[in-house]
Amino acid sequence: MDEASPRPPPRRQARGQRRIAAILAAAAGLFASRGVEGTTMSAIAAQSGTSIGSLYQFFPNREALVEALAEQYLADWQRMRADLASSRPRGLRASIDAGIDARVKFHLDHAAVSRLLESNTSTARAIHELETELGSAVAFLSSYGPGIRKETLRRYARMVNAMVNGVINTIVYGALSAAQRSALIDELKSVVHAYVEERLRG
Amino acid sequence: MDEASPRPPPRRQARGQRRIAAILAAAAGLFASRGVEGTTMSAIAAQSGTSIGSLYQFFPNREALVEALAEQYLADWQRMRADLASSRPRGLRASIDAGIDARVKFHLDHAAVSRLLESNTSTARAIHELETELGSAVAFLSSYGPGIRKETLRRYARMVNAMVNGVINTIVYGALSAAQRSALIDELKSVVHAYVEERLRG
DNA sequence: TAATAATACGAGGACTTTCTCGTATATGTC
DNA sequence: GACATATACGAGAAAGTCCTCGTATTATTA
Repeated sequence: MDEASPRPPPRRQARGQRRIAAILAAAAGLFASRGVEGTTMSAIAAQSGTSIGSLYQFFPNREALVEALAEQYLADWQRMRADLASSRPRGLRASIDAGIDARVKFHLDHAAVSRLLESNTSTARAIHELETELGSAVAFLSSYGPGIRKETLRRYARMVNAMVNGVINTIVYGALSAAQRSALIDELKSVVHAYVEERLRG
Repeated sequence: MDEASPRPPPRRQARGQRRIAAILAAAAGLFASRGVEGTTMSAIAAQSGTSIGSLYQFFPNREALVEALAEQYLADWQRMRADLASSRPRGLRASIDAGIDARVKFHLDHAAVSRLLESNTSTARAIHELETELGSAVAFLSSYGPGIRKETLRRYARMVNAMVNGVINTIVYGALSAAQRSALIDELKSVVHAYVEERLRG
């Protein structure tokens, strides 16, 4: 019958933890450069210095890898947001700058994120929702412009999001020097400052 | 020996032209939704109502399909640029608006473009270069701000490019209503106006 | 140390995908 | 009509990919 025998997950040894980390790192690199669909399980095994058998010992299929990476990124994202909320800088401009810096860093650290979003697992979708989630941005803007309609604030938030994503994209995938990168980020901050201040004032 | 017998390409009949168009349309749709690597040749054959044999008669492999689509998009892009240059609207703002409208339309018409850019064929790379090509934008800005250093203008152009791409991305892939779309485009135009005018004046 | 569990390995089965090739039909030319 | 060429088709060979499974090794526990 084999009924109700959901074997408990194995108690991982340190060895296993390291293997898992190596596999995930290799997968992230390959996903980032070749895309999820373009990456074979044996390529991941080779890149991580693992045998194909061991790979499947930890991840039953490629989707499980995507899922695990997405969960990891999701956790990092939420940690980033929590840090941001706790160390709340003073003032509109400083808050904007901190938010932009955090998001740039996140995408530089996790170059595979955009590739995961092409995939359709539930956690990958969750990341996508978080990336375009406007609620907290609206709340933030609302605190600076209490009289403005929520729908209008959503439009502003969407606009800021789009601009930030665009710049992040050219930073992560464009071939820019370090100086060009930071110049572009400064430019972005300046634009967002001007945009938000003007809209909140109007 | 078989030396120097590069069989001339067949003289296409109307039938063949239609098949090719149907195949390219099917491939574009599948590439856009599932990515290049995630699309099989038999799926393209089925979607276009062609047999697998006929598909391979026109395109020796998937990369040839990517190449053909990329060339088509490249031609469309250049036609768009030419139209823009000929019907040059008067004034800074009108020029900016026309450029933004053209690029939005281009990406809405060719949703598969971004998927092709993940691929690495030579023509796909050419599209990518065109998309980030800053020369003409710099020339344009230069005509309005003659005294500014080329390197500075390049930074401005890169920034505008990034913002436009970001908004286009949320328009093409975000789930927005028509009203939200046009509102976002208006917002983008307004931001670019302010940005360019401020920088050219400063 | 013995027993149990976790990890490591890779050959190979099952399945998928790519692509070829022989054959048949349609179109155009003389 | 006769001939050449273009197009249509799909079975199946060749290659690739996913994933399983038996076996061997290493770590943990009693």
